[in-house]
Amino acid sequence: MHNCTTHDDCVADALQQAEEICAARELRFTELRRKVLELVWECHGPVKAYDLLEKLDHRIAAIKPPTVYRALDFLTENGLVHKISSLNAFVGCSHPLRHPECYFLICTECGEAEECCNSDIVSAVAKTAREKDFKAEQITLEISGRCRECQKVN
Amino acid sequence: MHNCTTHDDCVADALQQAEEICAARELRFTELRRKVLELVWECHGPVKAYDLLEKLDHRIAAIKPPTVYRALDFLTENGLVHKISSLNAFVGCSHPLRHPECYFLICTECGEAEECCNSDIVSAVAKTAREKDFKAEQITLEISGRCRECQKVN
DNA sequence: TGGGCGGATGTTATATTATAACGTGATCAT
DNA sequence: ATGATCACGTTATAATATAACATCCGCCCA
Ligand SMILES: [Zn+2]
Ligand SMILES: [Zn+2]
Ligand SMILES: [Zn+2]
Ligand SMILES: [Zn+2]
Repeated sequence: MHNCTTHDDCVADALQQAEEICAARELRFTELRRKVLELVWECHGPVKAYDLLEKLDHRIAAIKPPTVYRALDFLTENGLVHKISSLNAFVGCSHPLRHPECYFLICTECGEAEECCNSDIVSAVAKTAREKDFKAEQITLEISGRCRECQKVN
Repeated sequence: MHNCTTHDDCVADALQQAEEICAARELRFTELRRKVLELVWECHGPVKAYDLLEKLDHRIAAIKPPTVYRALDFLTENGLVHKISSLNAFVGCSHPLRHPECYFLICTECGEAEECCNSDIVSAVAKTAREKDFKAEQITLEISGRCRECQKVN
């Protein structure tokens, strides 16, 4: 969590934005979904479903796996959260309106996952897909390595 | 498996090439590793570890999960097989010498995973990483959608 | 108003994917 | 030959995810 001094604000902003998006799309931003999104953001980095489960357990009573997975499904389907397949983990989307050109720089040292948008990459992918007559629906782009801060340290 | 009329040749070529690579790098291409690679290639598409396990069971006696995972680890570490994280599946690398600029077009209809290399994408990724002072070590790029053939059908 | 519908959540059980830990056997260098 | 190392066998269990069915709750409308 390198560049996040006022992290409470991150969380609050994300929740606020989620609220607005759901209202605009007439989706139900239930208490549970809100709580899960809040927890995901509080972790401020890729978080595992079962870790969420455990944390929820302390706040709400006896949450079971399907419950948290359903909430995560809702959040990912609506672009509020991304799943990072290579980690089996979830992370809050930092710009749920500018989509789906999102990918991740994942630091193997500190666990930080920086979300990026880069139109060069997006268009390169789109071009290749077009050339192959492939109709792309979902793109998983995850780059793991070492972030700036962690390279300094060692 | 759209464009593969002489599939036995694919498998044979892949094994032959693996043999050579391992010899050149002084790696042990054991009977088990060979068998697993052969099976992966025979599937000619993303295949699950436990499916391999089951198939091996019919050929060799009573293989257990760690055994097949160890073989898959060896094969992926040495670029002979790729793991497709978004599917929890494995696929043979179709050009184990030209690496690591590999990514996949995965058809959700027929299951085919076409491996591609595209220098535009690779350089766009490298450029972004450089800009962020991120030292990229591994790239997971998986594009799912519908392939040419499957778009025709429906 | 109160019945019925649909979506969200609760609950139980189980499926799927992956690894830890430790023992045994093969291979290699000296 | 002997010890070191690597591959594989074996048992158990961890970690991730979903199926299937029950219940609840808000909402529409008869
Ligand atoms: Zn995003
Ligand atoms: Zn870092
Ligand atoms: Zn490859
Ligand atoms: Zn297809």
